[in-house]
Amino acid sequence: MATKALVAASTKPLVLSILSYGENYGYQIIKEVERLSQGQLNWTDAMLYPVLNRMDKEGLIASQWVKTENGRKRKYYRITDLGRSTLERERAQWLNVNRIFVQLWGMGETPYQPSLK
Amino acid sequence: MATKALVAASTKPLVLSILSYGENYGYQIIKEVERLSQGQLNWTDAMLYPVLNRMDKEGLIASQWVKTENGRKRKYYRITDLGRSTLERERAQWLNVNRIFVQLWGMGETPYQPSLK
DNA sequence: AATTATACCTAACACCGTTATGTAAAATAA
DNA sequence: TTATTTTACATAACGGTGTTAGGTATAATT
Repeated sequence: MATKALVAASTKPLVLSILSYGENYGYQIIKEVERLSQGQLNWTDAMLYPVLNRMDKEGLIASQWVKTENGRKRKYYRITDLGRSTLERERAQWLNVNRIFVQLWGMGETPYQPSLK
Repeated sequence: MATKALVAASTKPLVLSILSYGENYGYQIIKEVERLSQGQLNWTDAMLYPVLNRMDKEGLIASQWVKTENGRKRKYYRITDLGRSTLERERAQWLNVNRIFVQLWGMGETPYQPSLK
């Protein structure tokens, strides 16, 4: 399991990234993240639904109720233009922080050189 | 500037990673992060000092007051064994989440395939 | 003499994941 | 038939943490 802070940092960009491939609904997104993370990320519905509602209010995604054949109703979400541009920004920020870690963990081209004190 | 959540997720592992190269003190750590991030991460002292005190209480780092030649006093921190093992865990978690993003963003070997609904 | 840089600290506020709980229907198991 | 699990959404109290604002003190620079 990931730390609370790491979950908080990755949730929004993960949702936006998944929705960038097509519309989806909460319950399925939870399963999708579980599959993508190979069981490492086990989101609870009590975490995700408020996130989706917030992102809806912020205009990053848009929702629509759909009734399926078997009688169940689902709330489908799709990414908006604002959501796409936000994803781009957050993606750049993630990659920047990741670059620092790669450097600090000796996984990159240029090794970390501590500054002289 | 990174989002609040991304800052929260990266602060602890960043501090532990930097201290894994040798002891250091708060003010210098802030400058070091600024240098490493090429000006992207501008930590405030009001953010870092409580973090360092918490990590000290948790036993991830240990502190020691040092008086410099010029008369100023600094609180030097060093990483503990618990801090090193914690860093290893958080590093693995970060890399796992990063792997998902790399996949979703089409930067890796195996492209993302949305599950059929 | 005044300002900036160094170096540490605390407090109120807002945001958000966690835990717990609720509602409801379909699918499966006993 | 009945009970349990899965599907599918939602809200409320709680705790942890970055942000903003303010405080103390000394050395270096203007």
